[in-house]
Amino acid sequence: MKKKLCCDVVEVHPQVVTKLKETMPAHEQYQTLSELFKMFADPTRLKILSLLFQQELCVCDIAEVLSMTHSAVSHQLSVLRQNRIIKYRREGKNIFYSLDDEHIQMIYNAGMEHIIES
Amino acid sequence: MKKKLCCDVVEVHPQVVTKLKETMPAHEQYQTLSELFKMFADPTRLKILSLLFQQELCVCDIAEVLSMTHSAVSHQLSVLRQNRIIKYRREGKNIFYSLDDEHIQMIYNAGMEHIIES
DNA sequence: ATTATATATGAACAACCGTTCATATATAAC
DNA sequence: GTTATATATGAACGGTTGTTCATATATAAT
Repeated sequence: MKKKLCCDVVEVHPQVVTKLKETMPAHEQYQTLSELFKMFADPTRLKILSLLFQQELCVCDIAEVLSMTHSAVSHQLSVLRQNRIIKYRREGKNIFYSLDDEHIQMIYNAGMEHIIES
Repeated sequence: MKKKLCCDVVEVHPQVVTKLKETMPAHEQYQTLSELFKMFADPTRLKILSLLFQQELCVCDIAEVLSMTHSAVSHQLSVLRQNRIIKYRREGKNIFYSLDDEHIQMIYNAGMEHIIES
């Protein structure tokens, strides 16, 4: 039986490695995807999102519900806005935030299912 | 028409704020969920996961496909393992990694759909 | 037992991230 | 105009994260 060197010349799965290398999407795609998931990788942002799943809210309401400063909430909303997770509309002095599209809740739910079932 | 103070006594949506406060899950749940999403919030880990979607692989193969050091790959696999995202089995000198459960791919796909469609 | 290979792990360091504090802008009421 | 309210933003700070380098462990072959 032929000897298999793993990390030198002959890999454990040489033909597989070659195939995987060729079919792999570009780094930018993984970068973009990781930036999307980063939006969900913070408990404060998850809380904000879960509130917005129920209805549109202003900074003020969110800060009150989460017992956080307006500034902290506003910064997080700004991050979510820049990443196209949420949108906003102004009504007088208030700015109301809501989800930008329905994928967001799907991602959230997929994660939630995982932690509930394990 | 009654004046509405937002951040002082009467909120913009007073009854909503109260309801949201009461029905909100515990902080630990958001913490756990954010830690799950954190696993997906790095391009290297996403690459590793997308490789493992196709088949089980050893450190060596992954390092080769991604052109990374074995150490860097091993550290990421360690993180994924500790967070129950992947499992492993030993076969001689090699250790083969694979997905721990099928939810992982669902979360990944939900994210991927989002970035493709926008 | 010695050597080689595959993987793991600890320490260190730079880069990134989330909050806070202070300040600025925008709208509304007067 | 001025004042008050709602939100945004810039700077700074501490904490976390991902990689690298060096070293350790585990299995296999000789």
